[in-house]
Amino acid sequence: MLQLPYIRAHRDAVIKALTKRNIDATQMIDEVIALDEERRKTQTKLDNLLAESNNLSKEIGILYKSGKAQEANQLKERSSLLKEETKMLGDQLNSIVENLNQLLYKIPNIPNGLVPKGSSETDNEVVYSHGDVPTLHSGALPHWELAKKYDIIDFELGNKITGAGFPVYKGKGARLQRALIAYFLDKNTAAGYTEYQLPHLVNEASGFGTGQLPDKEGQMYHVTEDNLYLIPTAEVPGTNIFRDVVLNENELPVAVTGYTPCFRREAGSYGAHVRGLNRLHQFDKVEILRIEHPTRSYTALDEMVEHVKTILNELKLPYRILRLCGGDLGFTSALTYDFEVFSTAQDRWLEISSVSNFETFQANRLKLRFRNSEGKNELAHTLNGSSLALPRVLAGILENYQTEDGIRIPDVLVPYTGFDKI
RNA sequence: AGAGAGGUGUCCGAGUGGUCGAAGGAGCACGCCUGGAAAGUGUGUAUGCGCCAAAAGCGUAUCGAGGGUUCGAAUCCCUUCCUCUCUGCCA
Repeated sequence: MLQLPYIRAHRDAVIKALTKRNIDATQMIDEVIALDEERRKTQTKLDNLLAESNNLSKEIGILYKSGKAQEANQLKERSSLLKEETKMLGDQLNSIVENLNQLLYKIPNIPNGLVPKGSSETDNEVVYSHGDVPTLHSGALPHWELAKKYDIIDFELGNKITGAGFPVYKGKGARLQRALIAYFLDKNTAAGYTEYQLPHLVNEASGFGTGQLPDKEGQMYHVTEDNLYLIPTAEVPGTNIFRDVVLNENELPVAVTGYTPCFRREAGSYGAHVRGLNRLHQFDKVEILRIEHPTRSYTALDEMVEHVKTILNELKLPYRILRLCGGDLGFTSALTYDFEVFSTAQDRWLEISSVSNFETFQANRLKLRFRNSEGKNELAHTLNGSSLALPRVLAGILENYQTEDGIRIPDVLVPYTGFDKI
Protein backbone atom coordinates (compact mmCIF):
# COMPACT_ATOMS: atom_id res chain seq x y z
CA MET A 1 0.00 0.00 0.00
CA LEU A 2 1.23 3.46 -0.86
CA GLN A 3 2.27 5.84 1.89
CA LEU A 4 -0.23 8.56 2.69
CA PRO A 5 2.24 11.38 3.31
CA TYR A 6 3.78 10.61 -0.06
CA ILE A 7 0.44 10.71 -1.85
CA ARG A 8 -0.41 13.97 -0.13
CA ALA A 9 2.87 15.59 -1.10
CA HIS A 10 3.04 14.25 -4.67
CA ARG A 11 -0.55 14.07 -5.86
CA ASP A 12 0.14 14.92 -9.50
CA ALA A 13 3.22 12.75 -9.79
CA VAL A 14 1.35 9.74 -8.38
CA ILE A 15 -1.54 10.15 -10.78
CA LYS A 16 0.82 10.58 -13.71
CA ALA A 17 2.90 7.54 -12.78
CA LEU A 18 -0.20 5.39 -12.50
CA THR A 19 -1.27 6.23 -16.04
CA LYS A 20 1.49 3.83 -17.05
CA ARG A 21 -0.74 1.12 -15.67
CA ASN A 22 -3.45 2.46 -17.94
CA ILE A 23 -5.53 3.68 -15.07
CA ASP A 24 -6.77 7.15 -14.31
CA ALA A 25 -6.39 7.35 -10.57
CA THR A 26 -7.33 11.01 -10.27
CA GLN A 27 -10.63 10.35 -8.57
CA MET A 28 -9.24 7.72 -6.20
CA ILE A 29 -6.26 9.83 -5.22
CA ASP A 30 -8.37 12.91 -4.63
CA GLU A 31 -10.75 10.89 -2.53
CA VAL A 32 -7.83 9.57 -0.51
CA ILE A 33 -6.51 13.06 0.06
CA ALA A 34 -9.95 14.34 1.08
CA LEU A 35 -10.52 11.44 3.44
CA ASP A 36 -7.09 11.91 4.93
CA GLU A 37 -7.82 15.54 5.59
CA GLU A 38 -11.06 14.60 7.27
CA ARG A 39 -9.24 11.98 9.28
CA ARG A 40 -6.71 14.49 10.57
CA LYS A 41 -9.33 17.06 11.43
CA THR A 42 -11.39 14.50 13.27
CA GLN A 43 -8.41 13.24 15.17
CA THR A 44 -7.40 16.73 16.28
CA LYS A 45 -10.92 17.34 17.56
CA LEU A 46 -11.01 13.99 19.29
CA ASP A 47 -7.59 14.43 20.87
CA ASN A 48 -8.64 17.77 22.32
CA LEU A 49 -11.79 16.30 23.82
CA LEU A 50 -9.85 13.38 25.25
CA ALA A 51 -7.34 15.77 26.77
CA GLU A 52 -10.14 17.64 28.49
CA SER A 53 -11.68 14.41 29.66
CA ASN A 54 -8.37 13.18 31.05
CA ASN A 55 -7.89 16.39 32.96
CA LEU A 56 -11.36 16.16 34.44
CA SER A 57 -10.75 12.61 35.58
CA LYS A 58 -7.57 13.65 37.29
CA GLU A 59 -9.34 16.49 39.08
CA ILE A 60 -12.09 14.16 40.19
CA GLY A 61 -9.53 11.83 41.64
CA ILE A 62 -7.88 14.63 43.58
CA LEU A 63 -11.21 15.96 44.83
CA TYR A 64 -12.25 12.56 46.12
CA LYS A 65 -8.98 12.16 47.94
CA SER A 66 -9.42 15.46 49.70
CA GLY A 67 -12.99 14.58 50.65
CA LYS A 68 -14.76 16.99 48.34
CA ALA A 69 -17.26 14.50 46.97
CA GLN A 70 -19.82 17.14 46.18
CA GLU A 71 -17.57 19.00 43.78
CA ALA A 72 -16.34 15.76 42.29
CA ASN A 73 -19.87 14.70 41.45
CA GLN A 74 -20.44 17.92 39.56
CA LEU A 75 -17.39 17.29 37.44
CA LYS A 76 -18.56 13.75 36.84
CA GLU A 77 -21.61 15.00 35.02
CA ARG A 78 -19.55 17.11 32.69
CA SER A 79 -17.22 14.19 32.16
CA SER A 80 -20.08 11.87 31.26
CA LEU A 81 -21.22 14.27 28.62
CA LEU A 82 -17.74 14.50 27.19
CA LYS A 83 -17.59 10.76 27.07
CA GLU A 84 -20.57 10.52 24.77
CA GLU A 85 -19.01 13.05 22.48
CA THR A 86 -15.69 11.26 22.34
CA LYS A 87 -17.43 7.98 21.69
CA MET A 88 -19.20 9.43 18.70
CA LEU A 89 -16.10 11.09 17.34
CA GLY A 90 -14.10 7.93 17.92
CA ASP A 91 -16.56 5.86 15.90
CA GLN A 92 -16.48 8.48 13.20
CA LEU A 93 -12.70 8.41 13.09
CA ASN A 94 -12.67 4.63 12.88
CA SER A 95 -15.01 4.56 9.95
CA ILE A 96 -13.01 7.24 8.14
CA VAL A 97 -9.82 5.25 8.65
CA GLU A 98 -11.58 2.10 7.50
CA ASN A 99 -12.79 3.78 4.30
CA LEU A 100 -9.39 5.27 3.72
CA ASN A 101 -7.69 1.90 4.05
CA GLN A 102 -10.19 0.22 1.75
CA LEU A 103 -9.33 2.83 -0.85
CA LEU A 104 -5.60 2.52 -0.33
CA TYR A 105 -5.83 -1.24 -0.76
CA LYS A 106 -7.17 -0.61 -4.25
CA ILE A 107 -4.34 1.61 -5.44
CA PRO A 108 -1.49 -0.30 -7.05
CA ASN A 109 2.19 0.44 -6.64
CA ILE A 110 3.83 3.25 -8.56
CA PRO A 111 5.78 1.85 -11.52
CA ASN A 112 9.48 2.55 -11.66
CA GLY A 113 10.68 4.87 -14.44
CA LEU A 114 12.08 1.92 -16.37
CA VAL A 115 8.67 0.29 -16.76
CA PRO A 116 7.68 0.52 -20.41
CA LYS A 117 4.26 1.73 -21.47
CA GLY A 118 1.90 -0.89 -22.70
CA SER A 119 -1.35 -2.64 -22.09
CA SER A 120 -0.62 -6.35 -22.33
CA GLU A 121 2.12 -8.94 -22.38
CA THR A 122 2.83 -8.21 -26.03
CA ASP A 123 4.19 -4.84 -24.92
CA ASN A 124 6.73 -6.30 -22.52
CA GLU A 125 10.26 -5.37 -23.40
CA VAL A 126 12.73 -8.14 -24.15
CA VAL A 127 15.90 -7.01 -22.42
CA TYR A 128 18.01 -10.13 -22.75
CA SER A 129 17.98 -13.50 -24.39
CA HIS A 130 20.35 -16.37 -24.19
CA GLY A 131 20.84 -19.85 -25.60
CA ASP A 132 19.93 -21.37 -28.90
CA VAL A 133 16.70 -23.13 -29.53
CA PRO A 134 17.68 -26.72 -30.27
CA THR A 135 16.63 -28.37 -33.50
CA LEU A 136 14.66 -31.38 -32.46
CA HIS A 137 14.29 -34.64 -34.31
CA SER A 138 11.12 -35.16 -36.29
CA GLY A 139 8.30 -36.40 -34.14
CA ALA A 140 9.47 -34.42 -31.10
CA LEU A 141 6.75 -34.33 -28.48
CA PRO A 142 5.30 -31.78 -26.07
CA HIS A 143 6.13 -32.54 -22.46
CA TRP A 144 2.76 -34.06 -21.57
CA GLU A 145 3.28 -36.68 -24.26
CA LEU A 146 6.82 -37.29 -23.09
CA ALA A 147 5.60 -37.62 -19.51
CA LYS A 148 3.28 -40.36 -20.64
CA LYS A 149 5.74 -42.07 -22.95
CA TYR A 150 8.40 -42.38 -20.23
CA ASP A 151 5.87 -42.81 -17.41
CA ILE A 152 7.27 -40.04 -15.23
CA ILE A 153 4.18 -37.89 -14.63
CA ASP A 154 0.65 -39.23 -14.30
CA PHE A 155 -1.94 -36.53 -14.78
CA GLU A 156 -4.92 -38.90 -14.80
CA LEU A 157 -3.88 -40.38 -11.49
CA GLY A 158 -3.79 -36.89 -10.03
CA ASN A 159 -7.30 -36.41 -11.39
CA LYS A 160 -8.43 -39.50 -9.59
CA ILE A 161 -6.83 -38.66 -6.27
CA THR A 162 -7.58 -34.96 -6.18
CA GLY A 163 -8.62 -33.34 -9.43
CA ALA A 164 -7.21 -31.55 -12.45
CA GLY A 165 -4.00 -29.64 -11.83
CA PHE A 166 -2.58 -32.01 -9.24
CA PRO A 167 -0.10 -34.18 -11.16
CA VAL A 168 1.57 -37.25 -9.74
CA TYR A 169 5.29 -37.51 -10.41
CA LYS A 170 6.74 -40.97 -10.34
CA GLY A 171 10.02 -42.80 -10.69
CA LYS A 172 12.62 -40.71 -12.45
CA GLY A 173 10.09 -37.89 -12.71
CA ALA A 174 9.79 -37.69 -8.93
CA ARG A 175 13.54 -37.94 -8.53
CA LEU A 176 14.07 -35.17 -11.05
CA GLN A 177 11.73 -32.93 -9.07
CA ARG A 178 13.69 -33.58 -5.91
CA ALA A 179 16.95 -32.99 -7.78
CA LEU A 180 15.76 -29.63 -9.08
CA ILE A 181 14.67 -28.49 -5.63
CA ALA A 182 18.00 -29.48 -4.08
CA TYR A 183 19.95 -27.93 -6.92
CA PHE A 184 18.08 -24.62 -6.74
CA LEU A 185 18.44 -24.43 -2.96
CA ASP A 186 22.15 -25.15 -3.21
CA LYS A 187 22.62 -22.40 -5.78
CA ASN A 188 20.67 -19.95 -3.65
CA THR A 189 22.43 -20.69 -0.39
CA ALA A 190 25.79 -20.51 -2.18
CA ALA A 191 24.79 -17.01 -3.27
CA GLY A 192 24.22 -15.98 0.33
CA TYR A 193 20.55 -16.73 0.86
CA THR A 194 19.63 -18.40 4.14
CA GLU A 195 17.45 -21.45 3.69
CA TYR A 196 14.14 -21.56 5.53
CA GLN A 197 11.48 -24.21 5.79
CA LEU A 198 8.21 -22.38 6.08
CA PRO A 199 4.62 -23.20 6.95
CA HIS A 200 2.39 -24.07 4.00
CA LEU A 201 -0.66 -22.58 5.65
CA VAL A 202 -0.88 -19.00 6.80
CA ASN A 203 -3.31 -16.99 8.87
CA GLU A 204 -5.35 -14.02 7.79
CA ALA A 205 -2.89 -11.44 9.09
CA SER A 206 -0.16 -12.89 6.87
CA GLY A 207 -2.47 -12.88 3.87
CA PHE A 208 -3.04 -9.17 4.44
CA GLY A 209 0.63 -8.53 5.07
CA THR A 210 1.71 -9.47 1.57
CA GLY A 211 -1.45 -8.25 -0.13
CA GLN A 212 -3.16 -11.50 -1.13
CA LEU A 213 -6.01 -10.38 1.07
CA PRO A 214 -8.42 -8.80 0.63
CA ASP A 215 -7.64 -8.60 -3.06
CA LYS A 216 -7.05 -12.12 -4.26
CA GLU A 217 -9.10 -13.98 -1.72
CA GLY A 218 -10.58 -16.20 -4.40
CA GLN A 219 -7.18 -17.30 -5.67
CA MET A 220 -6.21 -19.06 -2.46
CA TYR A 221 -7.47 -22.28 -0.98
CA HIS A 222 -9.15 -21.46 2.30
CA VAL A 223 -9.36 -23.85 5.22
CA THR A 224 -12.51 -22.44 6.74
CA GLU A 225 -12.53 -24.63 9.84
CA ASP A 226 -9.36 -22.99 11.11
CA ASN A 227 -9.46 -19.87 8.95
CA LEU A 228 -6.11 -20.58 7.35
CA TYR A 229 -5.00 -20.24 3.75
CA LEU A 230 -2.82 -22.56 1.68
CA ILE A 231 0.09 -20.52 0.44
CA PRO A 232 0.08 -19.52 -3.25
CA THR A 233 3.83 -18.84 -2.99
CA ALA A 234 6.58 -18.92 -0.38
CA GLU A 235 6.58 -15.15 -0.63
CA VAL A 236 3.67 -15.10 1.80
CA PRO A 237 5.15 -16.95 4.79
CA GLY A 238 8.64 -15.79 3.84
CA THR A 239 7.89 -12.08 3.80
CA ASN A 240 5.68 -12.33 6.86
CA ILE A 241 8.70 -13.43 8.87
CA PHE A 242 9.34 -9.71 8.94
CA ARG A 243 5.86 -8.42 9.69
CA ASP A 244 5.99 -5.83 12.51
CA VAL A 245 9.74 -6.09 12.68
CA VAL A 246 12.23 -3.28 13.14
CA LEU A 247 15.66 -4.31 11.92
CA ASN A 248 18.94 -2.64 12.71
CA GLU A 249 20.49 -0.99 9.70
CA ASN A 250 23.51 -3.29 9.96
CA GLU A 251 21.26 -6.35 9.65
CA LEU A 252 20.47 -5.36 6.05
CA PRO A 253 20.37 -6.86 3.56
CA VAL A 254 18.38 -9.92 4.58
CA ALA A 255 18.35 -12.74 2.04
CA VAL A 256 16.02 -15.71 2.40
CA THR A 257 15.37 -18.74 0.25
CA GLY A 258 12.90 -21.52 0.72
CA TYR A 259 11.26 -24.39 -1.05
CA THR A 260 7.51 -24.79 -0.72
CA PRO A 261 4.69 -26.28 -2.69
CA CYS A 262 2.35 -23.59 -3.96
CA PHE A 263 -1.41 -23.84 -4.16
CA ARG A 264 -3.48 -21.77 -6.52
CA ARG A 265 -7.12 -22.09 -7.37
CA GLU A 266 -6.55 -20.48 -10.77
CA ALA A 267 -10.28 -19.94 -11.04
CA GLY A 268 -11.27 -19.21 -14.58
CA SER A 269 -8.21 -20.60 -16.36
CA TYR A 270 -9.02 -23.29 -18.88
CA GLY A 271 -8.08 -24.26 -22.39
CA ALA A 272 -5.16 -25.54 -24.40
CA HIS A 273 -2.59 -23.21 -22.86
CA VAL A 274 -3.07 -24.84 -19.46
CA ARG A 275 -2.21 -28.32 -20.69
CA GLY A 276 0.26 -30.53 -18.92
CA LEU A 277 2.55 -28.65 -16.58
CA ASN A 278 1.75 -25.25 -17.99
CA ARG A 279 -0.68 -24.32 -15.24
CA LEU A 280 -1.32 -26.28 -12.08
CA HIS A 281 -3.20 -26.01 -8.81
CA GLN A 282 -0.27 -27.41 -6.91
CA PHE A 283 3.31 -26.92 -7.93
CA ASP A 284 6.75 -26.67 -6.39
CA LYS A 285 8.80 -23.54 -6.24
CA VAL A 286 12.01 -22.32 -4.69
CA GLU A 287 11.77 -18.67 -3.81
CA ILE A 288 14.34 -16.02 -3.00
CA LEU A 289 13.53 -12.86 -1.13
CA ARG A 290 15.37 -9.88 0.17
CA ILE A 291 14.93 -7.02 2.57
CA GLU A 292 17.03 -4.11 1.41
CA HIS A 293 18.00 -0.58 2.27
CA PRO A 294 16.03 1.76 -0.03
CA THR A 295 19.19 3.11 -1.61
CA ARG A 296 20.29 -0.38 -2.61
CA SER A 297 17.11 -2.11 -3.69
CA TYR A 298 17.57 -1.69 -7.44
CA THR A 299 21.12 -2.94 -7.25
CA ALA A 300 19.73 -5.92 -5.38
CA LEU A 301 17.11 -6.45 -8.09
CA ASP A 302 19.86 -6.60 -10.70
CA GLU A 303 21.80 -9.03 -8.55
CA MET A 304 18.78 -11.27 -8.28
CA VAL A 305 18.30 -11.21 -12.05
CA GLU A 306 21.96 -12.10 -12.54
CA HIS A 307 21.61 -14.93 -10.06
CA VAL A 308 18.67 -16.49 -11.87
CA LYS A 309 20.56 -16.10 -15.12
CA THR A 310 23.48 -18.17 -13.85
CA ILE A 311 21.11 -21.00 -12.98
CA LEU A 312 19.48 -21.03 -16.39
CA ASN A 313 22.87 -20.79 -18.06
CA GLU A 314 23.99 -23.85 -16.17
CA LEU A 315 20.84 -25.71 -17.11
CA LYS A 316 21.54 -24.69 -20.71
CA LEU A 317 17.99 -23.78 -21.45
CA PRO A 318 17.10 -21.15 -24.06
CA TYR A 319 15.50 -18.24 -22.21
CA ARG A 320 14.79 -14.57 -22.39
CA ILE A 321 14.19 -11.82 -19.87
CA LEU A 322 11.33 -9.39 -20.13
CA ARG A 323 10.81 -6.10 -18.42
CA LEU A 324 7.10 -6.05 -17.73
CA CYS A 325 5.12 -3.16 -19.14
CA GLY A 326 2.70 -1.09 -17.09
CA GLY A 327 -0.29 -3.14 -18.14
CA ASP A 328 1.28 -6.46 -17.20
CA LEU A 329 2.97 -5.34 -14.00
CA GLY A 330 1.70 -6.95 -10.81
CA PHE A 331 -0.37 -4.87 -8.41
CA THR A 332 2.29 -4.65 -5.70
CA SER A 333 5.38 -4.36 -7.90
CA ALA A 334 7.34 -1.30 -8.95
CA LEU A 335 9.52 -3.15 -11.45
CA THR A 336 9.40 -6.78 -12.54
CA TYR A 337 11.61 -8.93 -14.72
CA ASP A 338 10.06 -12.11 -16.04
CA PHE A 339 12.15 -15.04 -17.17
CA GLU A 340 10.74 -17.22 -19.91
CA VAL A 341 12.10 -20.50 -21.14
CA PHE A 342 11.42 -21.61 -24.68
CA SER A 343 9.25 -24.66 -24.93
CA THR A 344 10.47 -26.06 -28.21
CA ALA A 345 7.82 -28.65 -28.80
CA GLN A 346 5.03 -26.24 -27.92
CA ASP A 347 6.77 -23.47 -29.83
CA ARG A 348 6.05 -20.93 -27.12
CA TRP A 349 7.66 -19.13 -24.21
CA LEU A 350 6.82 -20.24 -20.68
CA GLU A 351 7.21 -17.99 -17.68
CA ILE A 352 9.46 -19.63 -15.10
CA SER A 353 10.51 -16.79 -12.87
CA SER A 354 9.38 -13.36 -11.91
CA VAL A 355 11.72 -11.08 -10.02
CA SER A 356 10.30 -7.91 -8.52
CA ASN A 357 11.10 -4.90 -6.42
CA PHE A 358 8.15 -3.81 -4.31
CA GLU A 359 9.99 -0.86 -2.77
CA THR A 360 8.00 0.13 0.34
CA PHE A 361 4.64 -1.09 -0.96
CA GLN A 362 4.68 -4.35 0.98
CA ALA A 363 6.76 -3.00 3.85
CA ASN A 364 4.18 -0.32 4.53
CA ARG A 365 1.49 -2.88 5.12
CA LEU A 366 3.83 -5.23 6.93
CA LYS A 367 5.26 -2.44 9.07
CA LEU A 368 8.68 -3.74 8.15
CA ARG A 369 11.19 -1.08 9.11
CA PHE A 370 14.80 -0.56 9.95
CA ARG A 371 16.45 1.91 12.27
CA ASN A 372 18.38 4.26 10.01
CA SER A 373 21.61 6.10 10.74
CA GLU A 374 19.67 8.95 12.34
CA GLY A 375 17.99 6.53 14.71
CA LYS A 376 14.63 6.94 12.99
CA ASN A 377 12.51 4.04 11.86
CA GLU A 378 12.22 3.86 8.11
CA LEU A 379 10.36 1.45 5.82
CA ALA A 380 12.61 -1.10 4.18
CA HIS A 381 12.34 -2.28 0.58
CA THR A 382 11.26 -5.83 -0.17
CA LEU A 383 12.07 -7.89 -3.23
CA ASN A 384 11.42 -11.41 -4.29
CA GLY A 385 11.72 -13.80 -7.16
CA SER A 386 11.39 -17.41 -8.12
CA SER A 387 14.61 -19.29 -8.25
CA LEU A 388 12.94 -21.24 -9.67
CA ALA A 389 9.43 -22.56 -10.31
CA LEU A 390 9.64 -26.26 -11.12
CA PRO A 391 6.91 -27.33 -13.52
CA ARG A 392 7.80 -25.18 -16.49
CA VAL A 393 11.51 -25.68 -15.97
CA LEU A 394 10.75 -29.36 -16.05
CA ALA A 395 8.65 -28.88 -19.18
CA GLY A 396 11.54 -26.98 -20.74
CA ILE A 397 14.04 -29.69 -19.87
CA LEU A 398 11.83 -32.51 -21.10
CA GLU A 399 11.09 -30.82 -24.39
CA ASN A 400 14.48 -29.29 -25.13
CA TYR A 401 16.53 -32.26 -24.02
CA GLN A 402 14.52 -34.94 -25.74
CA THR A 403 16.28 -37.22 -28.22
CA GLU A 404 15.05 -40.15 -30.20
CA ASP A 405 16.28 -42.56 -27.59
CA GLY A 406 15.41 -40.74 -24.39
CA ILE A 407 15.58 -37.51 -22.51
CA ARG A 408 19.01 -36.31 -21.48
CA ILE A 409 19.53 -34.76 -18.06
CA PRO A 410 21.40 -31.42 -17.88
CA ASP A 411 24.94 -32.04 -16.64
CA VAL A 412 24.58 -29.94 -13.49
CA LEU A 413 21.62 -32.04 -12.39
CA VAL A 414 23.21 -35.44 -12.82
CA PRO A 415 24.89 -35.39 -9.38
CA TYR A 416 21.44 -34.78 -7.93
CA THR A 417 19.47 -37.29 -10.00
CA GLY A 418 22.02 -40.08 -10.11
CA PHE A 419 21.10 -40.78 -13.73
CA ASP A 420 21.78 -38.94 -16.96
CA LYS A 421 18.94 -40.12 -19.13
CA ILE A 422 15.26 -40.92 -18.89
C1' A B 1 -9.32 -32.05 23.17
C1' G B 2 -9.98 -31.30 28.97
C1' A B 3 -8.06 -28.84 33.74
C1' G B 4 -4.93 -25.07 35.68
C1' A B 5 -1.29 -20.88 35.31
C1' G B 6 0.22 -16.87 32.54
C1' G B 7 1.01 -12.97 28.46
C1' U B 8 3.82 -5.69 30.96
C1' G B 9 9.13 -1.63 27.34
C1' U B 10 15.44 -4.65 23.96
C1' C B 11 15.45 -8.39 28.11
C1' C B 12 14.26 -9.69 33.35
C1' G B 13 10.63 -8.00 36.50
C1' A B 14 7.17 -4.86 39.98
C1' G B 15 2.55 -3.06 39.68
C1' U B 16 -5.24 -5.50 41.57
C1' G B 17 -9.17 1.12 40.05
C1' G B 18 -6.82 7.49 40.25
C1' U B 19 -1.38 12.04 39.14
C1' C B 20 1.25 4.80 35.44
C1' G B 21 4.29 5.28 29.37
C1' A B 22 4.48 2.39 33.59
C1' A B 23 9.05 1.10 39.98
C1' G B 24 13.62 -1.64 40.15
C1' G B 25 17.42 -4.22 37.60
C1' A B 26 20.12 -5.78 33.17
C1' G B 27 21.48 -4.29 28.44
C1' C B 28 22.58 -0.30 25.14
C1' A B 29 24.31 5.02 24.01
C1' C B 30 26.89 9.27 25.58
C1' G B 31 29.83 11.75 29.50
C1' C B 32 33.01 11.66 33.97
C1' C B 33 36.82 8.75 36.20
C1' U B 34 41.48 5.73 33.94
C1' G B 35 47.80 5.55 30.65
C1' G B 36 44.02 2.05 28.50
C1' A B 37 40.24 -1.18 30.09
C1' A B 38 37.24 -3.22 34.00
C1' A B 39 34.87 -1.47 38.21
C1' G B 40 32.56 2.96 39.80
C1' U B 41 29.57 7.17 38.60
C1' G B 42 26.10 10.74 35.96
C1' U B 43 22.59 11.35 32.04
C1' G B 44 19.68 9.31 28.40
C1' U B 45 17.17 5.06 26.38
C1' A B 46 9.43 2.75 22.89
C1' U B 47 6.26 3.46 18.86
C1' G B 48 1.98 5.19 15.90
C1' C B 49 -1.00 9.38 15.03
C1' G B 50 -2.37 14.66 15.46
C1' C B 51 -1.13 20.13 16.07
C1' C B 52 3.43 22.80 13.82
C1' A B 53 6.61 24.96 7.37
C1' A B 54 10.12 22.21 10.32
C1' A B 55 12.66 21.33 14.88
C1' A B 56 11.59 21.89 19.79
C1' G B 57 7.40 21.31 22.25
C1' C B 58 2.49 19.91 23.30
C1' G B 59 -1.70 16.56 22.87
C1' U B 60 -3.45 11.59 22.11
C1' A B 61 -3.28 6.29 21.77
C1' U B 62 -0.67 1.85 22.95
C1' C B 63 0.91 -3.06 29.20
C1' G B 64 -1.05 -10.07 23.45
C1' A B 65 -5.70 -8.56 20.28
C1' G B 66 -10.89 -6.90 20.26
C1' G B 67 -15.15 -5.33 23.02
C1' G B 68 -17.40 -3.75 27.86
C1' U B 69 -18.02 -1.58 33.08
C1' U B 70 -16.36 3.29 35.28
C1' C B 71 -15.77 10.31 35.77
C1' G B 72 -11.09 7.33 35.53
C1' A B 73 -8.53 0.54 33.60
C1' A B 74 -1.95 -2.52 32.95
C1' U B 75 -5.32 -3.43 37.14
C1' C B 76 -12.51 -5.43 37.06
C1' C B 77 -15.90 -8.23 33.24
C1' C B 78 -16.64 -10.72 28.30
C1' U B 79 -14.65 -12.69 23.64
C1' U B 80 -10.37 -14.27 21.12
C1' C B 81 -5.20 -15.56 20.06
C1' C B 82 -0.73 -17.32 22.02
C1' U B 83 2.70 -19.63 25.81
C1' C B 84 3.64 -22.98 29.92
C1' U B 85 2.22 -27.32 33.32
C1' C B 86 -0.74 -31.75 34.00
C1' U B 87 -4.20 -35.29 31.56
C1' G B 88 -5.82 -37.33 26.82
C1' C B 89 -4.57 -38.30 21.68
C1' C B 90 -0.92 -38.93 18.07
C1' A B 91 3.76 -38.93 13.75
